[in-house]
Amino acid sequence: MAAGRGQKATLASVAAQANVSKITASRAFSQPEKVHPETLQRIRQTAEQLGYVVNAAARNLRAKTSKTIGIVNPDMANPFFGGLTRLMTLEAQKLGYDTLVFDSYESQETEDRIIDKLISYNVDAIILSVISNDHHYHPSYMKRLETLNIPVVLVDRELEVSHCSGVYIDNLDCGLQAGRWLLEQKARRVVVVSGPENSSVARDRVTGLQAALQGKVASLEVLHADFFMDVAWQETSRWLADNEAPDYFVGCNNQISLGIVKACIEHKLPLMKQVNLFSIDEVSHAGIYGFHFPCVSHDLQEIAWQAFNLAIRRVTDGDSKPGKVVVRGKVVQ
Amino acid sequence: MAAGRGQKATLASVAAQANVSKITASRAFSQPEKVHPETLQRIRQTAEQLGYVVNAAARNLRAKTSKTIGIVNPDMANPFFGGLTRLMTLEAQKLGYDTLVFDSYESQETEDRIIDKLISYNVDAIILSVISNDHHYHPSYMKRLETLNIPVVLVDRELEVSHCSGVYIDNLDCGLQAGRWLLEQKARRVVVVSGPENSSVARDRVTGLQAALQGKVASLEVLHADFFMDVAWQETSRWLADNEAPDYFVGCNNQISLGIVKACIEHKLPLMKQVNLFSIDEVSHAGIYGFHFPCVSHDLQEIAWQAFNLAIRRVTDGDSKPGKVVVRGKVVQ
DNA sequence: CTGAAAGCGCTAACAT
DNA sequence: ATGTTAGCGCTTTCAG
Repeated sequence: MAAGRGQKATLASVAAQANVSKITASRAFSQPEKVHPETLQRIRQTAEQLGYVVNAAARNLRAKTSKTIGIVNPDMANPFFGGLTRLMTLEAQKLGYDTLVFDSYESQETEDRIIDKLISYNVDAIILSVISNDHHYHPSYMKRLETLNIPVVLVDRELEVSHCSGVYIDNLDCGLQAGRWLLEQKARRVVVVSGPENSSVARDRVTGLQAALQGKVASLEVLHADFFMDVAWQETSRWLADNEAPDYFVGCNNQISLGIVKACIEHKLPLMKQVNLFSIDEVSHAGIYGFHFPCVSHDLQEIAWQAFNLAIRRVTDGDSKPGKVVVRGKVVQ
Repeated sequence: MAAGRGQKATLASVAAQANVSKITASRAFSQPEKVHPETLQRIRQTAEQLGYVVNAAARNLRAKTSKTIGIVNPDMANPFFGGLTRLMTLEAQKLGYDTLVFDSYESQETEDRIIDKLISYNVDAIILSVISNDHHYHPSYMKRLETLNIPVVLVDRELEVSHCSGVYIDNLDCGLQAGRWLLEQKARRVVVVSGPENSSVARDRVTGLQAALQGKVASLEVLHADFFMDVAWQETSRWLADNEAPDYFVGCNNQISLGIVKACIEHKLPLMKQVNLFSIDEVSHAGIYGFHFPCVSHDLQEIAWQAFNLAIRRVTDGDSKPGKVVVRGKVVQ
């Protein structure tokens, strides 16, 4: 057994030492403006001496709101999600919210368990990028979250649920912009490496590309991978074994683009010379290794801000309806 | 104000519905082996129906242990720390522990606040990679953690505190191994890009290198950067402007190595041909971009496992003394 | 601006 | 194997 926590300072001990009631001491930390400045200072000082820290468990048990937001990502190691999360956490800090951050490892079981955890922690809202790419994915926890009236903000990956807010990327527009840019470059042979076939994100991006390029380029071929590097690499590599390299590859997200890069380099193709890559999302580390690939880039700061604010709005104004924000990317370089 | 949480199932409601006392229901979730199988099943089923989830706040308030470990990193976007954290979280899951993960952004103020948060959440232990590289950094929260008897496991960055466990890398050995390897390659001119001068990690690595190489190579020069990419890049770049490229650069961590890569590529030096790079820690994404740099690599899985287990040992056996583990890397490629 | 009482939901410590 | 009692540390509610 644990050798006993050293005596932990509690509100009671601080209050006693500072000659006030518990509730006044409590207010010194949660609503300082309601406490007389002098009293406040005395309490704060006593707390400092005793090393007092509010007990989150006790507070959350009693208080209406935990001032805590849960954030769930499918893969923190992906700079898109990792970056978003860091920015959201920063945003949260400014408004005095805590964030509980979890990685679902693209696993449905883990996602389920995490949501339960967040419910268990009484989070005020959840910002969630679901694991699935499938529009029709209908996770079992959604009903429960709705009953419990815990607001959910979906990020990037949309679901067919009416009660969730969401921040999405205009994927069709991504494709259109990419396509228009390729036309300006007089691209002739284009090979798109797409995400999974059931992914609406992937589908919309490809649809946009096709709409912009159809009939205006010599050839437009679409390979299907998933949203990870390895499959994209293998698919691209296989394709390169049987075909002559195109003017342009298009990678449908950052991981896919990495796969394309790897395949091209292994095949000793001169990237940025005969063969080019256009990416949707920036290609991680490309600049370091001397590549400057054109891409459609999204403002993570804006996405993070929008997501966090959609969450907060529903927390502080219980009557507000779910909101939806669509963010457009822009071509870089 | 929030439009009221939908009625949340509590232990009381589950107990009533299942015709047992609260405590039996409680045990169904925390010590199921102490409940008759039939009763257990009935309770579980009722809970499922009502969508019951244990209230972590209430549990943590009453229970001796929160079964929760705090993990604090200076920079989750660094694959070394990000990877470690993911592995530790996995490890924790296996043993039924939750992890609360925070990023201190290399900021002392943030680190302080995070530690308070973790105390507030009643974590059983904290696994911490401190922000500072300085051996003599003496964070104010340490005294408090000791008083509260919350075990701390330091990872990677050591401090002069007696009551913390720690998992460290054998940095001197890193340098020695790197040096021996360079000798085998018949390196003649070597330039080391080191971390900050007050960092013992950096100092030990350099010392090891010097011990192995001194007098056995034509020249051995040491540049000082910090542990981030940008400064390393600038320093290397500046040096390259005034000097002829060496046989080998040595990067003292993964971020520094990236900086060296960037500088070399900008200077159009043929990496892996005339100029080579030896890295301590693997160079992120190098393989994708076609580079296979030799490096001293550390087994993150082992570090994660050791750290987590040092933490757990002190939680479950309150009498155990702080432990120290030193992990050795090995040369790859 | 400050306070007294009540109780959030759960589990430790004893019963039985 | 199950139950009873008490209380964790805080904030709500109602009073001054």
